[in-house]
Amino acid sequence: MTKNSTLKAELTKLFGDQKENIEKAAGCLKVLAHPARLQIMCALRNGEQTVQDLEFLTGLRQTTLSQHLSLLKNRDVLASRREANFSFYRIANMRMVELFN
Amino acid sequence: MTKNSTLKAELTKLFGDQKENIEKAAGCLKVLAHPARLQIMCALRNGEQTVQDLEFLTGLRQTTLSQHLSLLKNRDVLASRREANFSFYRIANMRMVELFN
DNA sequence: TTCAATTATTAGTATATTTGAATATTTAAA
DNA sequence: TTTAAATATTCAAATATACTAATAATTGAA
Repeated sequence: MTKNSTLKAELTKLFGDQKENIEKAAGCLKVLAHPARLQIMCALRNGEQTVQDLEFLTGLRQTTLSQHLSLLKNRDVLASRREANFSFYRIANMRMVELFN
Repeated sequence: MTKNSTLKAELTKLFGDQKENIEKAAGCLKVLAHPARLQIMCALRNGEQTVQDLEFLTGLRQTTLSQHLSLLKNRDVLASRREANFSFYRIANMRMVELFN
């Protein structure tokens, strides 16, 4: 930084680098910042559940629940497996599980 | 729980109690689930700042910034004091500060 | 008291999110 | 191959959020 006129530019660059991380962090928070999705996470703390079970546990309609599940899955917060007609959802990684205890 | 028919009612009540906490938790998360507000929090990690400083640090327009600040203050995430024309904002409680380190 | 600087508020618009209804897909069994 | 059960997707409507522009309020100094 040779001239004072570059101070702002320098700082802007610095914060620009942070900005990317901040956007990412805010995105993560936003995914969980919804009652339905938090409830889903809580319901999955102790292991996988079928959509039916989650439907009962959360009180959400099937179609609404399914949309939240798909959102969480797309963000890699949840993972799922299928067995016959049933989909079993689970929290994707252990760090998340710990976070909810 | 005497009859099976009450099972659902019992469970519903149980989850109902949780529900209130979940709504509250989701609310807290939502406040921070925005890049601008996260940026503000980061900028305040090391102590109070004026609105002007925050305006520069975040790159937000004054009016937008002010709205985010007021939101954060209403939720008791931030506190502020006034000195002459300047408002100084700070993170309201230490637990929050720790969370951001 | 008038002015300029700083911050706050309001109103309207644009954008994003959430939901429900209808429908489609997937799977196993009849 | 039909059928029924479980889950997923699509679309439109309702709701909530965020931004901008204009304006108001607050404060200290001239």
